[in-house]
Amino acid sequence: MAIATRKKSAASAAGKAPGARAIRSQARREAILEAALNEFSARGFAAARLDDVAKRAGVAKGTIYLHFRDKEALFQEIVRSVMGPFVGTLEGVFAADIPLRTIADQIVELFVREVFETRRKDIIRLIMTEGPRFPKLAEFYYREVLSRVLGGAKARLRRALDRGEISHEALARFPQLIAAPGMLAIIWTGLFDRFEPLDARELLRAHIDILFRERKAA
Amino acid sequence: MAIATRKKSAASAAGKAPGARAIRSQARREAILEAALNEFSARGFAAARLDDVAKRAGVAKGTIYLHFRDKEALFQEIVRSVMGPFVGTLEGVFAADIPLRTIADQIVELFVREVFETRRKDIIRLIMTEGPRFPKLAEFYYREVLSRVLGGAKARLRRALDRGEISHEALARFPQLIAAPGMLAIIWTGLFDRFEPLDARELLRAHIDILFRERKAA
Amino acid sequence: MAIATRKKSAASAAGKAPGARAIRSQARREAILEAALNEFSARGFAAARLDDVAKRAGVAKGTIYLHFRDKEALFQEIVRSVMGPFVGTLEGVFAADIPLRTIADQIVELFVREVFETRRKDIIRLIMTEGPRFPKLAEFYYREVLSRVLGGAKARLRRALDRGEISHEALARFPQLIAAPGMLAIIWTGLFDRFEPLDARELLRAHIDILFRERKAA
Amino acid sequence: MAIATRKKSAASAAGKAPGARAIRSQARREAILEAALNEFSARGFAAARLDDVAKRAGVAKGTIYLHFRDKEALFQEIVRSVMGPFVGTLEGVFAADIPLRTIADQIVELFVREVFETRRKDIIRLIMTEGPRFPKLAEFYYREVLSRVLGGAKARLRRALDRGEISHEALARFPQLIAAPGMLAIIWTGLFDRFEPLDARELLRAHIDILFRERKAA
DNA sequence: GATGAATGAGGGTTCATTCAT
DNA sequence: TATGAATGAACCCTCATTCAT
Repeated sequence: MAIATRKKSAASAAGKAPGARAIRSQARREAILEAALNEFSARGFAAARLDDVAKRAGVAKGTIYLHFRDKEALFQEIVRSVMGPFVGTLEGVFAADIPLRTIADQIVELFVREVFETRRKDIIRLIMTEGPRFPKLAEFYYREVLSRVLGGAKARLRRALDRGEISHEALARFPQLIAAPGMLAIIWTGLFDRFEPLDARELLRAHIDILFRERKAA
Repeated sequence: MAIATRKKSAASAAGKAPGARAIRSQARREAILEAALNEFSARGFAAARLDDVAKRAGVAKGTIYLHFRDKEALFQEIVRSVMGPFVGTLEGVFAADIPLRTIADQIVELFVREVFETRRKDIIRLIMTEGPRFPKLAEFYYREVLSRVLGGAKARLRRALDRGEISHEALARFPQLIAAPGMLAIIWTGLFDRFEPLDARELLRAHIDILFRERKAA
Repeated sequence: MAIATRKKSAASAAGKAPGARAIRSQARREAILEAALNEFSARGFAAARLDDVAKRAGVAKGTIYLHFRDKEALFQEIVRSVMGPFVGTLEGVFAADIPLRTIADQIVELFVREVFETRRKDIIRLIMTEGPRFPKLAEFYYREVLSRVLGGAKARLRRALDRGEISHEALARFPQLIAAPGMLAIIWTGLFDRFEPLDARELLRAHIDILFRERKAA
Repeated sequence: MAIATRKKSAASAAGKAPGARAIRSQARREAILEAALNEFSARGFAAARLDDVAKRAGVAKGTIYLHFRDKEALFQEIVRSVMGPFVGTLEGVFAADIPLRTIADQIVELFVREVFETRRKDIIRLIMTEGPRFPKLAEFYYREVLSRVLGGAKARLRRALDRGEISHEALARFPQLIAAPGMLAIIWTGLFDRFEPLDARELLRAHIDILFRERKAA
C-alpha cells in the first residue's frame, strides 16, 4: 500500500511539472513514512529507532529531519497520510442510498480489505497503543477520522430507526458498538493469534448477524 | 484498590505471624507495584522511569531490584497480581446457575465496578498497548485470564443455546463479541474522553439490550 | 589449606580459654577469608561481589563488616594471612647449611607443593594482577615477603660465590632470576593452559639445570 | 608511540586519498585507543571508566561506540593494534641467519626498547592481569602472538642445539624460560620499583650471560 | 539537498556499605 | 553479635538530534 502524502513542492503547487529533484525528494519522503510505519508497528513508538527507519528507507539519518521536524512529527504524519484518504470512502458508504444491511455488509468488507489486511491495521493499533502519550495525535484522529465516520454512521442509523430498518435505538446512541469487534479483532490478532487465531471477517459477520437478525419464530 | 501479591515469607508460610520486618518489606513491595502501575499507565512501559517509580513508592531505586528481577518482571508482576484474583470471580459468574440475562447484567456491573472504575482498566490497557512487545506477558494473560474467562463464557453460551435462552449461535462461536464493547470503552476513554465522553455502563447495557432484545413488537 | 589468622579475642589474649562465642566468631572470620580468596581469584578484586563472598562463607553480608573494615581491608588480610606463615619456611631454607644445589631443588619442590598446588598460587597471581591498584598491598608484600626472601637468597648466593658453588655473580645481583620461571608458570597456567599446558615442576627443574649445569663433559 | 590500527575506509581501500572526514575519524579512533590504554593501565579494565576515556581522548562518550562495540571490544582492539605489528619483528629476528648469541642480544635490546620502554609493557601487563577474565583475549594473544613467537624461538633453539651453539636442550623444551625475566621485570616495576628499582636491561643481560656463559676458565 | 559522524543527556542495573531489628 | 533489607552513587550503553562537509 502506497502511503499518500500531502507536501507539494513550490514548483508543483505553481502548476509546473515537478523536476527530477522534487520527485526524488518526494520519493524519499514516502520511503521514510513507509519505513517508519514498519518500525513503529514492530516496536512501538518509543522503542523504534530512527537509525533503523533511515536504514530501511535507504536514506541517511539526517535526511529524516529534512522532511519531519522530529520523531513525533513523523509519527503524526504517518497517521495523517494513511488514514486521511480512507475517511472519505467510509463517509461515502454511509451517505449512499442503499439498505442498512447492505451498508453493514459493505463496511465489513471494507474493514477487512482496507484496514485489517493493510497497514491501516497497524496504524489503528498504534493510535490505540501510543495515543495516550500523544494527545495531539488522538485529537487529530478524533477530529479527522472518528468524529466524521461516527457522525455519518449516527445519521444513517437515525434514518434507519425512522424507516424501521432497525428496531432499537441503542445503536444510534452508540455507533461505536458497530466498530467494537473490528477493534477487538485488531488487538486480538496482535496479541493472541498464536494461541487462538481469530477470523476477523467471520467475527464481524457474526456481529452483523446478531445486530440484524430476524426475529425467532416462524 | 490494593494490589494483591503472592510472596510469602518463610515465617508466614510456616504459620508464624510475620515479623515487623516482613510486614514492612511486603508493604514496600506493594508500594512499588502500585507506583509502577501508575507510571506505566501514564507513560507506557518504555518511557516509564524506574527512578520515578522509586520516588513515587518512597523507596530507593535499588530497592526495586530487591523485589523484582528487572523492569520487565515488575511489569509482569503487576499484571499477575492485579488480574489474577479477578479471574475466579468471573469464572464464578459464568458457572452460577442463573439465567443468562442475569449473568449478562452481572458481568456489566462487574466490569464497570471491578475493571472500569479501578486500576484494572489501566492494566488491561497496558496489556493491549504493550503486549505486542512482551510475548510472555501476552501469553500469561491469555493462559491465565482470557482462555479461562472465554472458556467459561463459551460453555455457558452453549448451554444457553441448548436451553433456548438465545437463538443464534454466533455468540457461542465468538464470545469475544461480548467483551468487545468493554475493550472499546477502555480505549475510548483513554483517548477521546476529552472530546466525547463515553458512559461505559450505558454502552455495555445498550450492547446487552441488543444481544438479548425481544422480537420486535408485533 | 586452612587460612591462618591473627586476630585474638580479648579472652584468649588474656590466656583464658576462648569461649564458644569467640570460637564461632573466629571460624566465621576464616570462612570469610577462604570464601573471599575464592571469589577474588575467580573474578578479580573489582568484579568479586561481597554478596557472593557472604553466601559462600555462609554468613550474612553485614557480618563481613564485623571482621573487616571494607573490601580492600579484606583483600589485604587475605594476603597477610596466607603468605605470612610461608615466609619463615623460605627463609629457613636459605639459611640452612646445605649445598646450594640442594637448596635449589628444595625451593623447586617447595614452590610446586606449597605455592603452585595451593591457594598461594592464586594469592600471588592476585598480587601481580591487582597490586598496581593497591599500593599498600604491594608495599606489605614487598616488605613482609619479597624483601625477606630475596634478602635471604642474595646472602646465600653471595656465600655460594665465595665458596665457588657458582661461577657467575649475575644471580647474586639479580636473585629475582631464580623466581622468574615460577612467576611465569603461575601466569601461564592462568592464561594459556587450555592451549598449551605447562608442567611447572619440569619448567623449574629445567631452569635449575641451566643455572647449575656443569660444563659440557670433556 | 603511535598505536597502529587496521580499519581502512572504503575510499582508502580503493586507492583514493581518504577525505578530511575519514582522516579525522581515524584520528579519533586512535585517540580513543590511546586514552583507553592509559585508563586501563592505570585502573584495570573493570575500574576504568569510559567517561574518563572519552574525556582523555577529547571526544564524547557516545563516540567511543561509533568505533568499538563495547568496552570489551575496545580492550581487545587495543591489544590487537599494539601487539600485532610487533610479532613480525620478533619472528624476523628468530628467522635471521645470525649466531644465537647475537639473536639473544638483539632480543634483549628489542624487548627493552620496543616493549619495556613503550606502551607495550602496559599491554602485556594488562594481558597478564585481565586475561583470566577475558578468555577470548587470552586466546587471541596466544594464537597471534605467543604461539608464533615461541614457535620461532623453539625452531631456532633446536637448530642451535644441532649446531652446538648451546649444550643443553632445556631451553628448546621451555623457550618460555627466555621470556620469564622480561615478564618479571614488567611486573616488578609495576609493583615494587618504589622500593627497589630494577634495571630491566641489566636483568636481561645477566640472564643471557648465564644462559650463554662459557665454561669456567680452567 | 544529503550525509553520517559526533554529541551528551538519560536510564536501567549493580553492588559496596549501612543500620534497624 | 548477626542479619539482610535498604540505600544511592556509579557506570555502561542507547539513541534522538545536530551540523560540518
